[in-house]
Amino acid sequence: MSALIDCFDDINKSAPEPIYHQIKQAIEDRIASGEWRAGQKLPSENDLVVALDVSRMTINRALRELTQAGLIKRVHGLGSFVAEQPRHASLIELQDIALEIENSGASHASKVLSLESVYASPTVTELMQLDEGATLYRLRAVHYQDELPLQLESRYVNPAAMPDFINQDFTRMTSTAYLLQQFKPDEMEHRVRAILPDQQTRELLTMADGQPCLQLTRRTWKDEQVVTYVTLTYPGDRYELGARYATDEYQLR
Amino acid sequence: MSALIDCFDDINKSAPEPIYHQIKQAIEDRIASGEWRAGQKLPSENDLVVALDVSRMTINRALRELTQAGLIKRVHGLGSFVAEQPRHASLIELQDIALEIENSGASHASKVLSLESVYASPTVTELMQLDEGATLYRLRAVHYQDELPLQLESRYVNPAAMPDFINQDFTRMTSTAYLLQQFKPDEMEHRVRAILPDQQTRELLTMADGQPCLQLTRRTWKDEQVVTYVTLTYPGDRYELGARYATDEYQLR
DNA sequence: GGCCTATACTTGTATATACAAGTATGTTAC
DNA sequence: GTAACATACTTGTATATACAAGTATAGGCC
Repeated sequence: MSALIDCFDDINKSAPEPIYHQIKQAIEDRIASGEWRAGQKLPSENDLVVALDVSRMTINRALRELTQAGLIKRVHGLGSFVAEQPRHASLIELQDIALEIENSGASHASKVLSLESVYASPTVTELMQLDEGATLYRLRAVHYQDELPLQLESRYVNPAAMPDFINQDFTRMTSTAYLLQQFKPDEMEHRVRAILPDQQTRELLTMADGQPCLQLTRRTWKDEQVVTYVTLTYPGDRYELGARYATDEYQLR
Repeated sequence: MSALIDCFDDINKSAPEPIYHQIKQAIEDRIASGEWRAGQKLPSENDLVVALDVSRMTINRALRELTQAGLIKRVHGLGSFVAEQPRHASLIELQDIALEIENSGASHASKVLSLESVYASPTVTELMQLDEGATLYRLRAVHYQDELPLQLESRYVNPAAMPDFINQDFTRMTSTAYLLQQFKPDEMEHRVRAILPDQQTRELLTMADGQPCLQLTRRTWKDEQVVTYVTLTYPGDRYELGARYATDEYQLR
């Protein structure tokens, strides 16, 4: 057991970051890296108290919050365990399409249709809460799953928030991966629709006539500012959104 | 200020329910009832310590969890406030379609197409994790927004979990309202698709030819048992799913 | 007026301690 | 063998206390 614990040498009690938070992060990292596998028993609170030399209440808070986040399961009287399947916190995660495709065992490729600086249309100006006449970066790309188009991405990015966006090579890294690496959103808004694609979309996604698309739009905020507004369009017969998650009392309203 | 507080006479320190939980519930009730309105300042932790005669850490836990749930906002050094807009915990809430429609200012009506006991098909048997040959309740209904059909509901219910489901009058109360009143789900699974409706669906939803539908399926668990499996079909041009919510670190994975 | 400071109040975090209650295991009594 | 019991370990909750740090206000100084 101690072998599991004494690797916690990254807790700094005088760091500005709260201790409970450092502990959460450390455990999360170990789960993400696979060092602690699903179902595996975690050190008990008392083990951690000894190993980290912090109060049990601090450990308890860290573990409790990890439970709420769905990363671990705790059983009264038994112990804490790495959750079998991490709970999805929302129907739509901010997941990189490349990862999503590759996790399903297929191969991902993407084609950048355009990456340019444009004047914001009135609609986009309002949606992104910008001043009139503002310029924006715009990316259009298609993502392929095993050579078959799966997603059409049409993204606007606020240059004030992401000045280097336009200089990136999005054939090497997806825009989602880039943005996730650059910032952590404060707030998100999602909308999901069923639409009939126009001619161009149909061609880009190589869809048959009359087939519908699932269309997801997302706005993402950081510091009260809309950073990106993206429309993701999927062929209805090739894609569905889904999530399974445990509920706590506040997820029902 | 004290007028706000001394109504907390419903805290029972010897009740089996944890005190922090009772406090959460009490505050939640006051917000839900409108007694405490959005933006209003809550009593401070110390106020509540005096009023409820509990430890500040207990109050703190209740308020902290309410913050995570998005019901209140706390500002370091200032105080706690009822959140302006309650955060949506998931894209798809378990919200009663009747409420959703009426909250938008329209009127809701519903028509029950059928409510019967049926043998589970192999597909449904598997989806609901039942034994072969099991019987199920099945409800089919259409929900109208201002006379215009908005949702086609096709629901299977496990009689083992909800024996009285078949005896309800779903012209008076929606199935969602009934089920929410009967139990609190442990777990949910959602899937969202874009589909082309079949002839019958098109007629029930009075849709034009070629228009797509947004289709949501949901399975709901209680005590390791699938209680209900429902398919909700919406006209693509009349409905979209959406949610805006604040993100905490664990909602991104 | 404008600026600084002291002060009071707020939330955020950390600790030590205590008891309750659930789970598993080993032991004893029958 | 089995049932009852004791024990050790676990998480769950509650408390009292302490200090840090952010916010607003009042008062004094220039």
